Amino acid sequence: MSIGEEAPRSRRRPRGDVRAGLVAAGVELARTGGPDAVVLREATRIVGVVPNAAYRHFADRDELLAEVCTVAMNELADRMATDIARVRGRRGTPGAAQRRLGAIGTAYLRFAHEEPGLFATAFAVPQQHGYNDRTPLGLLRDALDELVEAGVLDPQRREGIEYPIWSIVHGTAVLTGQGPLRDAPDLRQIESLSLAFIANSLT
Amino acid sequence: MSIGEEAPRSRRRPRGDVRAGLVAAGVELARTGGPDAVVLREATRIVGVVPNAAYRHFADRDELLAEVCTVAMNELADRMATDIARVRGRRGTPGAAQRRLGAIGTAYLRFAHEEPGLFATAFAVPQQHGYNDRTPLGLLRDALDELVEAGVLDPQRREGIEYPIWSIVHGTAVLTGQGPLRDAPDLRQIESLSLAFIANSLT
DNA sequence: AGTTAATGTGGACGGTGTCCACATAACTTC
DNA sequence: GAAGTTATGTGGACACCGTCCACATTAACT
Repeated sequence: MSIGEEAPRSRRRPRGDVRAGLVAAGVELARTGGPDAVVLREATRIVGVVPNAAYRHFADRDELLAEVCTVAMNELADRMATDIARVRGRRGTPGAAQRRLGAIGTAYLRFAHEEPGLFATAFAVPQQHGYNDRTPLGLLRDALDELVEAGVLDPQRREGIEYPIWSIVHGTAVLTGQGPLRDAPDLRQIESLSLAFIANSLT
Repeated sequence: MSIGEEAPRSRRRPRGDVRAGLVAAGVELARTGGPDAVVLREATRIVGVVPNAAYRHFADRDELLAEVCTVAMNELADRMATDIARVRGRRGTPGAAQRRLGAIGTAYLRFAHEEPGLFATAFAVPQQHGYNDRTPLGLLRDALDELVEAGVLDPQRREGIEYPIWSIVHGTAVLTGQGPLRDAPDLRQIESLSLAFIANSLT
């Protein structure tokens, strides 16, 4: 009672702190081991709280995981937005428009193999997705609209073309990441082939 | 000891029977609930054997899961092969070659939403993949070779083009299956757009 | 027939998600 | 500022899971 005197574990944290901490801990777990590594008890252990405390903030583990997935998806969107913003050139310029589309694909693939755990988690949302507007699809649509604006992409081909294009990039990320192409010797080249295929199809 | 006389649970099954049974049970579990549903104890329960019996046939759960994944992947390849074989027309004929490529994409996507659990499991192999030669990629390569043979695809564009194409189909399957596009209203149309994108790119 | 290897059993351990009853701190209201 | 209410954390428990150990029994081989 007198010596040691470690910080009283039972003291309550500031409001909403535990919830945010659990999500943050979950994100770190997801970063290392993907969605399956988001284990509720481990998250509470990191925050320094008893397992049941989590149930004051989430109905069950899936609800925590959903939150973590949203964070992961936002992280992907943020990194894409950053790389897009780095491309110089006025909006509507053919070259700049094409480079921005390229940046989208590159950023997407880079995130997938720099943060494989978060990437897998972003797409592992168990139920409803609460993704906001700055989403990978939204960014892609912007880029494609600009491509039309710049006269590179025929407006007649514009409608719905985001789906095949997203599919190529996402499929490449998945197949070369955790999929059957995971230990192909020429991963980078496969990625390049996919991006070139897109660029080639839009001219 | 005299009444009831249920079949002696402890009687040993014929050799290799338990192993095959566990894999079969695992496949059924995967069919219903995907890779996470392949739970070792449940599989042994289905076979009618004690949990530890599984460890005489598999080092751990992952080894059982790997086997189940292989079965799932073979199932996908088999269905693709069946649909390809259904396409009439001599090898090398432009029309037939194109229809066979179309059959590949269609069969792939059909399997993905007819058997979502097995599809997810096929690509969830935990470690090494023991897939044989009649694999989706192999079938796709055949079709592309035929397309060159038929004069539809420029031989110069042939090398490595299987990767973008596989990526489109796989990406579409994943995004519209368990991914963010899962509850888009026009799933079929998205799939059509992807397949059309491929066909359009090869002419 | 007797030995050996393969296979199944029983029991246990630590880990996980989740439920219940209880305690306590923080906010509200007078 | 005191009293009551609500939000939040605690302790303990349960069922389920993967996995390990020691033991039993069957099948195969000499």
